[in-house]
Amino acid sequence: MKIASWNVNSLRVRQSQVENWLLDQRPDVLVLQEIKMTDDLFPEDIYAELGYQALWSGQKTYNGVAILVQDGLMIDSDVIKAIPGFEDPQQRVLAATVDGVRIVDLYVPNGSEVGSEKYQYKLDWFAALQEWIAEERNRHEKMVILGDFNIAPADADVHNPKRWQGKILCSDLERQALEKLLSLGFVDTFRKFNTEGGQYSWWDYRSGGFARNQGLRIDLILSSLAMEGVAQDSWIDTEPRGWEQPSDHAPVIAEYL
DNA sequence: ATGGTAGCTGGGCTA
Repeated sequence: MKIASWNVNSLRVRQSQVENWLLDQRPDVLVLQEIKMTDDLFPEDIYAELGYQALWSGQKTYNGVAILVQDGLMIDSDVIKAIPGFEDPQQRVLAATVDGVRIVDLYVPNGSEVGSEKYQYKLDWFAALQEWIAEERNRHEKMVILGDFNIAPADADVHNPKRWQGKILCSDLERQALEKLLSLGFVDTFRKFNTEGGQYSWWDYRSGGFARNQGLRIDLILSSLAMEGVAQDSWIDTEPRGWEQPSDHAPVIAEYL
């Protein structure tokens, strides 16, 4: 099973890129973030023609997530579109069980700036996520939580750790929240297969970050221990970041037996 | 250095 995640930063703008990437990579599952469209505009028919079933949870202008699943793979009925019990108008969560694997697509809040209201929202959101995932973990041995986490797990995931120290995406409280989530029994799948630094999934549009590989690894694929046991490889496909009019994120991929 | 770019929208917010 090949599972991937891509923050597309507007599905309308990136539509043809997503189609081309799907045809090239043929993942079993592709989860998207920041589709930035209302539900009625989601191009379900285009994906059906490419052989993918789709689930989506959109909103106007911001956020929005989707899951694409190859035809033939069974999607169970337990689809969840929000963190249970957490009041939130922002569409950042989509969960479904695909072929017996619990898939959780996340667009974690950015947080804007340490100490800001949006930072507190990010921490509150992540605390609610923690509670919910703990319950999900009790129901599902096979789980993959993936998406834009907006947290660089360690300094090895940051091009300039000194400049980013304590800043948003790298602060202690954010990293501790991620560690706590991992302690439920998940591993950072990319790091199981890659130990070198300098490998990133996001590069700021500003100041030519991609050309200089000044990025952060903030798009993650967390595998439950049962899935880690069958993980074969994980990598970041930096090619689409170099395409014309790219998303600021690259797709991340994990392969399982 | 508090900019720089991109997307949505139609001025300002978010990232």
